[in-house]
Amino acid sequence: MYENQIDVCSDERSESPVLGVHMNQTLTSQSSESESTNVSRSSTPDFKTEPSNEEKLVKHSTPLNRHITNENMYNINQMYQNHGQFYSSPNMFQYNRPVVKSQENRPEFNVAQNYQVKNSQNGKPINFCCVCGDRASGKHYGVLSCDGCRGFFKRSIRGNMEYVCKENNNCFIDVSRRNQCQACRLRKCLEVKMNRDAVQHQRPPRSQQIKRDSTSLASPLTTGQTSKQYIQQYQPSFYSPRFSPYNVPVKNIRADIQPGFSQDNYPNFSPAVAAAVAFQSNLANNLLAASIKNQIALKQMYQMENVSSINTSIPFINTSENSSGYQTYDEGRNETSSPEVEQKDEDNFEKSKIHSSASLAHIMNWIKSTPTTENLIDSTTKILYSAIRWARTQKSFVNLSLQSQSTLINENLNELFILQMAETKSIMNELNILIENEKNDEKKALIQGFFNLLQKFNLDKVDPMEFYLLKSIALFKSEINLEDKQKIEHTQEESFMSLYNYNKLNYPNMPRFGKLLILYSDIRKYTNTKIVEEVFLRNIQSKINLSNLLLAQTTSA
Amino acid sequence: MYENQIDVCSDERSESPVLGVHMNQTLTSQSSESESTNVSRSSTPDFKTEPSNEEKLVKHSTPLNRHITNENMYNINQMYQNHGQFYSSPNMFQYNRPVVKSQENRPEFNVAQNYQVKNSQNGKPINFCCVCGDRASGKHYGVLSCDGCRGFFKRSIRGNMEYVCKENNNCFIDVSRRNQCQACRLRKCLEVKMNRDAVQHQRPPRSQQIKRDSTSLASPLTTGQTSKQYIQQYQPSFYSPRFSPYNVPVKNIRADIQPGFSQDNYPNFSPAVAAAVAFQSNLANNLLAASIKNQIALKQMYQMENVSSINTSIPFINTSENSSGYQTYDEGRNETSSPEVEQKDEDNFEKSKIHSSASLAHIMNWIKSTPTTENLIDSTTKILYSAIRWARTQKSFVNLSLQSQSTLINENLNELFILQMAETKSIMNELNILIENEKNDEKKALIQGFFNLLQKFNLDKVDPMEFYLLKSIALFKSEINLEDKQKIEHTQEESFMSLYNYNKLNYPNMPRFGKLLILYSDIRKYTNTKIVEEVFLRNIQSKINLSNLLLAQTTSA
DNA sequence: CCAGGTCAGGGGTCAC
DNA sequence: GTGACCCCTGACCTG
Ligand SMILES: [Zn+2]
Ligand SMILES: [Zn+2]
Ligand SMILES: [Zn+2]
Ligand SMILES: [Zn+2]
Repeated sequence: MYENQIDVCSDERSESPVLGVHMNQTLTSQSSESESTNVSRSSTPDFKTEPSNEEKLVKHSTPLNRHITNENMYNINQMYQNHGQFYSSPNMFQYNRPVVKSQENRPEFNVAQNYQVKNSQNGKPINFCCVCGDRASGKHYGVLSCDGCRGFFKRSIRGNMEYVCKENNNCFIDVSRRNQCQACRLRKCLEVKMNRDAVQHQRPPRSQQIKRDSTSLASPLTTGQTSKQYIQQYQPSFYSPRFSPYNVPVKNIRADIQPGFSQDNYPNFSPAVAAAVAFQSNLANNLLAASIKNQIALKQMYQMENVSSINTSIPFINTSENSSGYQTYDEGRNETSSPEVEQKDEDNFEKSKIHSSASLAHIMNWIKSTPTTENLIDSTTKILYSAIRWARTQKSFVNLSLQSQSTLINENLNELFILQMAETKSIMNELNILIENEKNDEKKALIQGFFNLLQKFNLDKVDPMEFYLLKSIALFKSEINLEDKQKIEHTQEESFMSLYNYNKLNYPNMPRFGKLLILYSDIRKYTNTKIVEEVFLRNIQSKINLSNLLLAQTTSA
Repeated sequence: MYENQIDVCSDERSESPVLGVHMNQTLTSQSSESESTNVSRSSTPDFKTEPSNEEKLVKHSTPLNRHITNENMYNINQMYQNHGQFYSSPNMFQYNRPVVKSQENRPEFNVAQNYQVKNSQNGKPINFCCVCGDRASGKHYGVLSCDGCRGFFKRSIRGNMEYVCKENNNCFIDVSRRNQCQACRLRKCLEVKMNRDAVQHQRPPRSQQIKRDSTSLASPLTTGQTSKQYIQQYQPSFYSPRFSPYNVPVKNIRADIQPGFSQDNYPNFSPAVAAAVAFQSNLANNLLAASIKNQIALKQMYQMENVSSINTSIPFINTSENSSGYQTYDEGRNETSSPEVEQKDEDNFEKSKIHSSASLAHIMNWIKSTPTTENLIDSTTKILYSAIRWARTQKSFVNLSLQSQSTLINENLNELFILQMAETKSIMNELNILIENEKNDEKKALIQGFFNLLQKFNLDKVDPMEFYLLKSIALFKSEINLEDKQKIEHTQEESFMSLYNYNKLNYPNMPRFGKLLILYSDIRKYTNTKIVEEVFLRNIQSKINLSNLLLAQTTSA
């Protein structure tokens, strides 16, 4: 029975001839569910009065369906979905369109979504969940679905859950098995095109408001009490951990902040940020919040990184390098406070306008061909490892297809490398030595320009989180239309947003965000992978190969 | 400076005598755009009244940032085209600034009282909700407000609701956060002087259930279906309106608003931004507000530009070029809709990885040395003029010392030029012809790469405001420690912020901000003034000289 | 135009 | 974690 339902649902997209067939009669029996019964809301959904199971089993059908168009609709839908994101956000700038108001049943609407059976008695249609076949309580997130699937979808999206199927990702989802495999249930939800964008941010607990008794003037007291109560219970309720990926960090952020991360440890995550996070999390319904949330996720990734760095067998720059994501912030601090950072003030080093064209490859090659710089070679290799390993620790990265991963690395390793280098303060000394020993003016200028660029990162005291986000920005982009393009773009955008908000929160009133982005684009000037490397230098390939090797290595590991 | 933004607004206008004229002009030029056609109701859920099937498919929306599921940008663009109209509506934006009422001690609040955007077609003003900044559906309870706030206020008053803020009673209320804190939303409602006395008693349920089901047998009146909540609220007969509900307040509040600003317009300033400005002005106490404020400044600059464009004797690209800040959006649209834009889909033009190193100078020189491109030469010259003239119209720019101005131009003209070029869609054809005629593979690849870059701007439909802000970002930076360094950095940062917020407001949930910045940094790759030009090409100097000449010219003018 | 009402579909809750 | 159930919102109608 259920199979039919489901099939029908999915078949809509493909075309199943049987479609119209299963209409049924039992539905009619269903009549009882009149509005009279449901006290709360008139019409809707609640179907409080459930028919017996038997009744449910019988099922639905869908007469209509011109699923013919569904194929196309798929795409259209997709597009519109996106659209909906920005244009139709429920709250954002809505523009009413004075349109024809043929309210109601536009059959088309139901078409793709699913099955209705008309209740003969009251004429009320009975719908079934496109995901599990249970009785639908209405359309949710764009799809006719039951409350269970609705709730499940909401929790999954809200929590950014990532489930793993223990089988082959083909578990059958029906009303009795829907709880057997979350991964497949979620997959099914998405398959029937539940719109994740329709899931809104969490709102504050509802209990807060009270109805003031009109007769009692003395409400203030009451109010005050209530208020207090809420203040106290609010925190916990909001921060109550849901489950794995997302909410955990929310909790952590606060918890952590004291123990592992208190001021000393995580300088860049100032109390202000913590407060902001807390505050924002409360609201959790706006851009800022979204970004903050992302920061939380980032923080979590941080932690993961630390873990993996422990387990990894790949060589990487050690603690002394203060690599964001690998080191504790303490180290970052120490590093920052180290005297060498002060170095010559290159603030307006425009004097050396002679940057000249340089690329990572060029520099690396040159470095490697220079006898006096064994340390540097060693360092750069380590940095390269670190950069790649960093990428490998990015959940958003490893979740991409291997091809995408490879592409991103190929296209962006240069930038990652330079960022990693900029973060590795000890490299500056070596570079400096290099410059001093260089006789060729042009080369010297080239390296000097590069040095100056890196130095800027030091002078601006780019912090680990910023490095982290910049690396993320650098990594998640591709000129190629990868299959994961959406994910990639989204991740990059989130990184941008996080960087923005992080800056505004941590360095308020400073022109820092723009500065960082200009710095980043300066880096890109040095990483004309296609331009400089391919046109002027060819030997970059060896590095790329190395990268791929590493990538494969870490992947298999 | 910016602090006064709002206040200044009216003043600013008075500074430029020509302003009024311009406004009128633009207004008239506004032709076709009818809000009714482009606006799809965002709303939540159902989009009951949708015109086309496709649109119907759009559902829900959400303030959240979720990632886009779309397959590729091309589609996104397509979609965007459909709806983009109203978001980056050509509607000129204009906000009324009520004269500060003596009774009001808080001018900030008055400021936001009301913003209007005139619909050019029917002259119908578009207003924004004083509470949340959403589009207002009219005056409700004495205040311009949206349906959401209207309903909320009504329910709150009717139900005698007393909410408790979980924060510090200072939650920011905007369209995306209005549901986060009822207490603050209600407070805001009252702050903007919604009149609780205008809320009437609950009336008996609308009887005839005309809708629902034609076959409905039934008891019309019985409709006990009113939701529970209302049942209890129903009795409160105690709640007697002071005097007749509306009357008084309605009149009062609005009286003062009108005068200041008639509706003229502000091309490129979409309703969304207008809305943002409207509500932000109210609080003006957070990041977003700061940024929005900046946008107001931008608007002013816009106006100045227009003025100067009228007065200037410098040649500049004319209307057909759709240069942000100069043209109305209509033209941009036409431009957009022109077939040429469709061109070959270079979406994943990574195939031609052979970008090779290229610089503006290189291209310009090459172009100029190519006989078959007289048009192009002409165009590029015009573009150059436009770019410089644009800079000259920037208040923040002209306020700098001459030396600073010169430096900024020298350092950043290349970027400005390319941005201007990207914005000048007609140039694409010429470039394309150029490419086709090119025999030298390397050169061809070079130009192709440049072309592709510009094309990306088209494909992403970078809008005038974005171009404007990108140009500002490009212009306000220097490697040199100029005396105006602070100002410059600040201006750039504001541009970044504006771009960020503009994007988040107008293209919510799209990975657009990051994309734009990557595009921008791509441009920078082509403008290695120091690197490419100085190392590979020297003849850029002539252009720089020209620039300075122009600069001086305009300065003196 | 602006009161009123409606109800689909968001949200949250809390036994289970 | 799940999901039946209820509350709240706001686009759309009616008067
Ligand atoms: Zn279900
Ligand atoms: Zn499974
Ligand atoms: Zn509102
Ligand atoms: Zn509040």
